[in-house]
Amino acid sequence: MGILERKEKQRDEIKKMILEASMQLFVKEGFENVSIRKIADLVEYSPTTLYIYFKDKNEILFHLCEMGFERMIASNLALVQIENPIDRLYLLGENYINFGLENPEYYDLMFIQNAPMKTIREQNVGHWPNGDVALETLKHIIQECMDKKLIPTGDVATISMAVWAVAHGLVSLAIRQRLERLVEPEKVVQSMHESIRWMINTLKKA
Amino acid sequence: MGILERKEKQRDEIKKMILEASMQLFVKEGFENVSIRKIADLVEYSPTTLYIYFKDKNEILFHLCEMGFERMIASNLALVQIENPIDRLYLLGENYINFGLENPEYYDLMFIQNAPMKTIREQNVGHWPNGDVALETLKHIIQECMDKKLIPTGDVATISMAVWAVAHGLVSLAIRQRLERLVEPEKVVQSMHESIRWMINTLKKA
DNA sequence: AAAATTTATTAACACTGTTCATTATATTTG
DNA sequence: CAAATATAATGAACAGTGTTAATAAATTTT
Repeated sequence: MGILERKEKQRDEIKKMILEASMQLFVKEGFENVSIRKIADLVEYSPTTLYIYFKDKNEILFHLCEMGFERMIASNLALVQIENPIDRLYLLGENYINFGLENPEYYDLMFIQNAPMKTIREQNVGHWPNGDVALETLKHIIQECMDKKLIPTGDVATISMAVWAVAHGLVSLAIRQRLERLVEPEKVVQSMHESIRWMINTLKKA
Repeated sequence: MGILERKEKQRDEIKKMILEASMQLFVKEGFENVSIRKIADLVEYSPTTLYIYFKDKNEILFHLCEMGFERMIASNLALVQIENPIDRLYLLGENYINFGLENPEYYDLMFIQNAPMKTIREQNVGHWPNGDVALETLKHIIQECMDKKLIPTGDVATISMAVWAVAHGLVSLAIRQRLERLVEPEKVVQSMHESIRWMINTLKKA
């Protein structure tokens, strides 16, 4: 059935084209300014054609979200070298913050917008391939920190939650311009890094 | 100039009517399903009339945001009684989480949506009355905790940022259904509380 | 070659925020 | 009081949104 495979490949390539055009618009014009019609214009298809390849806009956003996770996971790959888990945790936090500040549109989809989660619930029957991978990385490091008595012991999920919350809290408040209320705008990024450093140090001491 | 005052009062009452109708819709139908036309229907005015009382939709959202802060500030009022600042910090965190989970639509406006911030930048020349009050409360408690050597010392703004980040991280990940990836949905709320308890305990020990 | 299937498009629906020109209603002035 | 003015309210319209149904074009299967 080589012919079916080829068709499948063609379909996937058009899908990829659509997704890449979407991301291009996304980065250039921001989340709120991406419409099906604009994407269609860019790939030179009619708007309705996109509905042959994706169920709805949410599904497109879900795939962009997954692409974002791929990027994030790739940027975390260098961390396996660091043997001390608490140093690895610290660098994971730094990576997280840098990723969020450098790719606010991706970050928005991955952790703030509702749309991708809708698709997960509707179609993928609760499966979130890349997102879950990223979370496993965090849990694994936390577990290692606890095993080596480097941070206060407790339930892995609970502590992972707390640590994730710090990083996500910082990034999401930053990209939504809320941190400018606490420190001058030009000092926000610096203060964010100081915040997680302080946090990690507090963890170490406790 | 009693007549002008009366007119001003009437204007304010209509504004209030519009805002209350908006909030009603907001809570019932969720953020994405509130439109100028639906608000207008509810107050029995034409959609264009709302533009006589508010510059645009963002301004309406900004005022709802402020109303949200009023509520939150009110719920924090009971805290002044607690004399131990770290207990006060803990209860502030608990209050924050409960507020977010009980009023997700308010929370969205106050800490997640861009719209209210746009109005602040455009009209109020950077003034965010109630939002800033809430942040001052946090900074004050943190300062007191440091003064009494109950938590590791550092820059107030930086530590406030970290603490705020934990609480906001938990709430925003929760209302965006991201925490269900870490623990079973029915255990999310419980785990959130455990997370901040663990956090506060870690702060105490450090 | 004919039938069936896939791919793509046009037109349309029911919405959205917002503006403009027009009308109705008070209020102020001559 | 009547005329002029300011305020309040509206209907129609613009330019946009996601999405669907009906239709045409291309391709594959019989």
